[in-house]
Amino acid sequence: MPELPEVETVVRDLLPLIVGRTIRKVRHGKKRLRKPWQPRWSRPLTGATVTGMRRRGKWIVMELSTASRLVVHLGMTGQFTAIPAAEPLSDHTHIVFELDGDGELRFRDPRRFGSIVLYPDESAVEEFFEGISLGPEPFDLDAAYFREEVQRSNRTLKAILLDQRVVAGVGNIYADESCGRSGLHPSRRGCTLTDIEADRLREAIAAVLTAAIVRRGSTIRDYVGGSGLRGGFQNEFRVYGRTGEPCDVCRAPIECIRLSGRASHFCPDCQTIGSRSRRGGKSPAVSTRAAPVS
DNA sequence: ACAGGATCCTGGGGGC
DNA sequence: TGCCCCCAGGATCCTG
Repeated sequence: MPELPEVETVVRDLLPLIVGRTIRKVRHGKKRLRKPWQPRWSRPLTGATVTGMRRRGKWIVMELSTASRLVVHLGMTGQFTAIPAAEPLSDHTHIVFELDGDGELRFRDPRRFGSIVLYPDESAVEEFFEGISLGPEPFDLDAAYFREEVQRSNRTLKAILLDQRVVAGVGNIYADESCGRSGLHPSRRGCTLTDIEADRLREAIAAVLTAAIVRRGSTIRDYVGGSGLRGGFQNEFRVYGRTGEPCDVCRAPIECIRLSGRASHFCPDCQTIGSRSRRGGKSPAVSTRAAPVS
């Protein structure tokens, strides 16, 4: 569920709530996460102070005074929140970090696709990211790198954008929105893109993710930030989840097809399948948002 | 090597 | 109201 903007929001929310706090105790449930929590991790965490927290792609890295690191992935339905200890424990709460003073850091994940793993130090975390070939962050992406990655691939743009080795942090929502705002059809093959189109896509990715972070991400169903607040970017989707609704730019009904096993939304008129627009006109600019027609 | 599909889970929503 | 089927924001493994 959570993609880069949602994970970034969780980290920004949690930072002021947990940095400087000391873990008094770790509790964990019985259900197995995708990468199961090891009970032997609890003891070395006890007494450790949280010194920082950062995001890398869709991963959260929690930095501790003992040099160890907790690497967290929210999967599709994960929630990582700091709340008063008196708050009742929700179903599917897998791990609870009791903090000094009042408050607990809780990891909840109904669908159990998420994980929390302890690494001994920073270099072990870096090794892990290298091991999964995690790609660069989408902001300030090198233009030549992105063109090369896209144009050498026979895959669809949708598949390329979902590949965390190419760019870290984009998921289904923001892949569709990035294609939408760059006027590119998600079923286009990467190798058919011109340099200019690849550049447009790269800029759209950064613009969409930046706008979504400002709105605290998108809440479709479960997502909440680190303080429990929902996101607001779902109200600004141009294509995602808008099947049948009129495109903001041209009023054509948004269509939905399946690509890489995922629902993929697009405007059939604004998003080009070939090298030219089906309308024969210019594609909509990346960074502007057309005023809704009333 | 590459691309695409199946799979791990649970809960919610729509259709009947 | 209840049941069944389908769907879901992700990552990984398997197959062709």
